[in-house]
Amino acid sequence: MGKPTVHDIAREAGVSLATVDRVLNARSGVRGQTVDKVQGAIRKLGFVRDMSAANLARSREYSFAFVLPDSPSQFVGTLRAALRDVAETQIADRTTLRLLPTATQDPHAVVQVLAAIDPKRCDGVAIMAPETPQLRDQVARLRAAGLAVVALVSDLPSSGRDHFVGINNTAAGRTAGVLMGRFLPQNKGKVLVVAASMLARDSIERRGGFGAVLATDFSGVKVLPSVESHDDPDRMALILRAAFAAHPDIAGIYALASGNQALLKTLAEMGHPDDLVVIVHELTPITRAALDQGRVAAVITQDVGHLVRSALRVLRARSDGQDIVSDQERIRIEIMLRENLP
Amino acid sequence: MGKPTVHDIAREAGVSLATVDRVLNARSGVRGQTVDKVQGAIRKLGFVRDMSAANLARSREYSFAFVLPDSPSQFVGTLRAALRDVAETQIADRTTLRLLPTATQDPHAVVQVLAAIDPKRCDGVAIMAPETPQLRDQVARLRAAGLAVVALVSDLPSSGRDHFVGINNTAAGRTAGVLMGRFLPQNKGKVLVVAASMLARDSIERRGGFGAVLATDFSGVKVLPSVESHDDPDRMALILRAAFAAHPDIAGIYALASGNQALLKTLAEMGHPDDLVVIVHELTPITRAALDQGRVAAVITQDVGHLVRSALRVLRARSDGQDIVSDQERIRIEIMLRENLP
DNA sequence: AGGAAAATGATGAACGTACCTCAAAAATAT
DNA sequence: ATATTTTTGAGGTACGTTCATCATTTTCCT
Repeated sequence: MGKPTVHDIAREAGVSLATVDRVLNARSGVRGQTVDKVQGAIRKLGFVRDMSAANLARSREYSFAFVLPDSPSQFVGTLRAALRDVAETQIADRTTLRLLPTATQDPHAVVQVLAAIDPKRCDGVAIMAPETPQLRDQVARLRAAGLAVVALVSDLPSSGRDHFVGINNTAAGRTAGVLMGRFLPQNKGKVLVVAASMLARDSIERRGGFGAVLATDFSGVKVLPSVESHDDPDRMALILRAAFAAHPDIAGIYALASGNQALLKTLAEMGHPDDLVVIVHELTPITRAALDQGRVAAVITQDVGHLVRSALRVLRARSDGQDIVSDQERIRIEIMLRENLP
Repeated sequence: MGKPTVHDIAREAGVSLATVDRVLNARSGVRGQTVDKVQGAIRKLGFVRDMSAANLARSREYSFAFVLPDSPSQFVGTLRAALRDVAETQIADRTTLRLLPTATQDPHAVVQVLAAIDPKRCDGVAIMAPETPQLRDQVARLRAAGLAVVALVSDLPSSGRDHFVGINNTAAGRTAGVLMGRFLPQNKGKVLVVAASMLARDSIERRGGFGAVLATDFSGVKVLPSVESHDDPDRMALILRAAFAAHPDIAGIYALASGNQALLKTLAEMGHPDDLVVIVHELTPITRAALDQGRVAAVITQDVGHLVRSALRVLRARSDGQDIVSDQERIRIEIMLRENLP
């Protein structure tokens, strides 16, 4: 008594195989009455379509593009690595993934890359980029052409993307805030917030959550005005030294996003006080090493593998016109300490 | 330009389809020289055999059993739920999952359940149970019969299981230790460790990691002797009250494993001091609510969905004689605070 | 060289589903 | 009632692989 097949459904419903097929694949030309009969049989026999057989028969090929900044940031690097990794294991699953890099500094670059995508040869796009009006227009074009579009890491809410794959950055900032508050000796002291740029949506949200938690739950903590490195290592060194000169009693540092390498290098040069509580984002070889050496107290991170796989599931589901189990696509905010490093 | 198929391999190697098939499925009657030719072609073309097509042709059916304690623990409950969930989505993948509950208190129960497994009708077993000599023998019997066997949540290292699916419990204990040390006001105070039973392997390992970290990094913290509830809510109430009577200045509680419900209930009845740092294991509806209400500072947890899916991947791979990507099967030790609840 | 044994080829039927075409039947409109 | 449209049926081919059978070739042994 194996699992029921389409043949069993046809027999049970008293219709032909072709009709079952029409119902299963929502093709037109079937009376509602007949649809009901078939669906009744499906329910009665507990039929579940064999997706691997279905995909095999379809010889459906998915082609997705991942548009990622061409940044030297280690986080983007690990994301790219995860993408390559998934790409390799998924070729068995008739899915091809393309990586389209875009120049980080040039806001037009993303738009051009998207404009060059041929909707005929691509089923969906995952985009990690800052939100601009031009980007929004391109997303609209792609969606109009029937492509699935998801925002990756940083949301593009105004663009009409199908889905956002990434963490809740406000909550991530709150998490960093609680850890900072609790980790600071006596739960008080001055905290420096460093960012690459306070224009990026994710940075703003993290900063908001961080400040909110400290303000309500840790009144002894004083958050200094945020400083921006603009992804420039030299500038990072300058602003850090300036900040410590102005406030020699800085007890904690929260790094909102990229620039961890420059931050840690400068701190090391400055002699990195043992009791300085440093909290950063994204687990990469650099932050991992720093965690291991006790120079970073905690890393708030998101699993790049999950990001890529979730984006892929969403893109596939959207391409097939199926809906997604949004619970399953929620990306966790992970807290890494030295002790729970994977 | 699609992915290479067996036909392409045959052409490239200059052999027939039958020979490729013989090589692919390690059947006999092929000269070593020919095997090399075929494998060369496979490598050259980057052939990855389409497992769904293969399984379809084989009409391979996987049947796995999950042996879980029949415990009222919420963790096991969520694990069961995850299992049911996965079972539903995997029936499409010609995999059937059976849940075999075993009486928690009776060590013979597990053995009997395993003894009742017919190796002809089952391809693999995942076992969550305490390690005993009888269990070890049963595992040996099953493995000898060709079944894949994985240990779930708590390892069975001496049993010759194929794989352990779960977290490193020593590291989990260390993680709890660091959090406890850093969360305690002034990083000092007395800490009570409660366990269901100090006989379970996972509890022992967690307790070890916890104590080790506190001893080396937080000398101001004094860990009181562990108390055991034996999964009895009344006993939990008694020992907690006794502990607080003996040490009114307890500043932290670390619950090693199950019994969170009784622990939290008793604490509530006792007036739950606001600054008591409670750290528990496993995210369940109860611990989640406690986290949300600020009555638990942190929950160390493992994703039950990952547990089940990883166990399944391992069982499948082992059944197919393939090897696993152990990096991918590492279960993360997750730290949940109120702020990063999913 | 001759014969046995081993290796390989050729072929075709599965597996469960998709998707196409053409014809037949049923429903609807005129 | 006839003509038209809509539904349905019947059947075939394909997807990539497994597996069995039988015929043929190659290799090895004496």
